[in-house]
Amino acid sequence: MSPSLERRPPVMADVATRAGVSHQTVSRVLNDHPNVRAETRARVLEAIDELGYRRNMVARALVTRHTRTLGVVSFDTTLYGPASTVYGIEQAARAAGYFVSMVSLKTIDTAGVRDALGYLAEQAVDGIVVVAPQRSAAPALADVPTDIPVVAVEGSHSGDVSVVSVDQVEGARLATRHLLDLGHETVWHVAGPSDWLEADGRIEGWREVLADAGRPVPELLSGDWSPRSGYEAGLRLAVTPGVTAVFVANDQMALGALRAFAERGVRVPERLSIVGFDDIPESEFFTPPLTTIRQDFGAVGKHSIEILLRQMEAGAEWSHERHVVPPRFVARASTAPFRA
Amino acid sequence: MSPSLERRPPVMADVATRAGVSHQTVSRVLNDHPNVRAETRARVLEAIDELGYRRNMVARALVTRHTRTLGVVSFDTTLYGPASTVYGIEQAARAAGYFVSMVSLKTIDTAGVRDALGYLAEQAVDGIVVVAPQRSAAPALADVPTDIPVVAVEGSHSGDVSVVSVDQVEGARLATRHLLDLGHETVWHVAGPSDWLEADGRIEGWREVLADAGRPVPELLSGDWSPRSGYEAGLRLAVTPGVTAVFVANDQMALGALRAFAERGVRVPERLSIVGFDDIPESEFFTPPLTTIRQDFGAVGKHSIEILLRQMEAGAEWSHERHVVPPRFVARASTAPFRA
DNA sequence: GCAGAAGATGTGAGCGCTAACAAGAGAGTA
DNA sequence: TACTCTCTTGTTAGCGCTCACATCTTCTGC
Repeated sequence: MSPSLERRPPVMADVATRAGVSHQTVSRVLNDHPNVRAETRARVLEAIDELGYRRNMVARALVTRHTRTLGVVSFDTTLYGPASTVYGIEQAARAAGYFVSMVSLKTIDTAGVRDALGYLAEQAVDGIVVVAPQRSAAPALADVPTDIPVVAVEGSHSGDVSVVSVDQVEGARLATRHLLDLGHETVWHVAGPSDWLEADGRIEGWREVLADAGRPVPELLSGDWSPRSGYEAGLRLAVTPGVTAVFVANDQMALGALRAFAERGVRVPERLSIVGFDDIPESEFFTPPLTTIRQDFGAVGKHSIEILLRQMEAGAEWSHERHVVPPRFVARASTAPFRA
Repeated sequence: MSPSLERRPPVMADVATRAGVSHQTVSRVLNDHPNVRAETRARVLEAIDELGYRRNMVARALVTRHTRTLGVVSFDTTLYGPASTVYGIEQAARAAGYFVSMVSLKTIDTAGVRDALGYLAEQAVDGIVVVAPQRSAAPALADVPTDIPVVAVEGSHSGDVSVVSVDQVEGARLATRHLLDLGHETVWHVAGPSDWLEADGRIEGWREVLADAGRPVPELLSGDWSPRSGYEAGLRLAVTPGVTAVFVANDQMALGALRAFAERGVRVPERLSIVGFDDIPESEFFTPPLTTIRQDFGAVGKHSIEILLRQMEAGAEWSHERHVVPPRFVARASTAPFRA
């Protein structure tokens, strides 16, 4: 096993030797340092090419103290919302020259988020985005290592961490108002799981609009975001007297509800109007196409990276920022004027 | 700016001093080396705790030459299939003690995949999983740096790289046979985009079963996986005479087709039977609930990591493996016996 | 009681890179 | 011509950790 036979990947010194310069000059070429003669630069680049040299980012990170890697903690990236958000984050991060290290949690609880953050801190990421829409995630954000900038997506507005989110309350207002405007006496609501901040916001907007209009607030139903739970809620609503308008907290549950109504012979939108939330790609093709509230997940991801990069740049003097992405009402065929 | 005021995070030497041992002993404790006296270990752990010390993985990686990070290259992680696969990969990788660095491509082409691989190679990942279901990704896999183990998911079986995939051909056979068994004379097919290997496999299985049964092979339609493209195909099929059974290459397009049929008054399954592919969570709640072929994306992710880890362990002497995950037929309400 | 092995700890070198400084070469000015 | 200034390149010292080896201690068996 003589060293010459081992054929280890070439290092900077090898390139330097080949190009007849010092390793420092190679480093300068690689880092686009201005003070390198054009001819020297060319010679170095040629040597790099010939040797198939690739810079060892680990060694670089050791001295610069920057890994150019961002951490992302997320919950169930199988769901459309988190998946789209993470996708937006990844695109924005890469555009800015950063790698993305992912941690997907099965369930979000304080311990899980804390572990994930510890994980990423150990890996020496330069910044972290936490997509933690559940209330129980918040405590973990409080005791994050102070030397790493953090941005929360759809997270709690309390605490001293930057937050990017869609205006859930406003989205719910849009949905509820739309139904009232169509002449419905009141609007029923199928909410998301109680631990979710988004579910809370949507309940709040719904209640607010009903209260402002002086309408009765019907009993709250809730599900777990899954089509099945929406189906079950739909079965109950189908046999509840006086239900003519329903605002369902996400499109998947709305799909389940539509199925329940179809099975029970409740015609949508003739006898009952329904509004969803999210605008997943499928919604437009439901039976009937679903009126819903669109969340721009891509924008959320993009803004979270923007804020994170700003914080990283600011160093110790960064201040917390908040960015709210407006939701958008999307009219389709699942809602219609109330007819007695 | 005296050094004492800078308050840099503690390093191993700080812990060593505090515990009254050498840095090497601290290292031993951290790496669970057996030959450390229990009392010494306790003292070191205490010092670590008091100082809030966290090991610098970058420095460790520099000398061990292992980052304990795996790279994942994927295409549009907004789609259910890739998202689930990546999720499975991430879970399996973390369970094995590895970080996951993600690169999501907007479009998969040779250059894009090559760039992504170069990216990850530079970041010194220990292994790479490429979720590259398009034919054009294959060339990039050929010239991957030989020192990094690679596993392809749903990728081309050519070349010298390990592959994990769902048996698309068999899935298509199941779908087509099911429809023939119901008494339909033949089965129409709405395929995926032509560059996709999965689309090919499904066409192949469909053709094979029709040929074996001596049935006519209808003109092939195709879409781009989106509900809209399925809708358009559905509109065409609705006015094509003699169409009683359709196998659609994924559930989203099937949803679009269902919508088209509903609009055109083509009753499913009474007048026309339809089978999808994937079994996305929504399919069960379509109108009607969709008969489809389930792909176990989680298993695909898990197996790809297993194979990758095996290759990493084997070092230079690894051999290419192939793992095929069987698809599963899921009967629901969108198919019925043919009635003239 | 003593050789030898085994256990516990310390020492020095170096992973591949960048930062800081040093030094040589050429250009412009007095 | 000498002197400064800028441009270009080289030299040295770590970043924080692990590995290989050296050293010191403790135990075992006869």
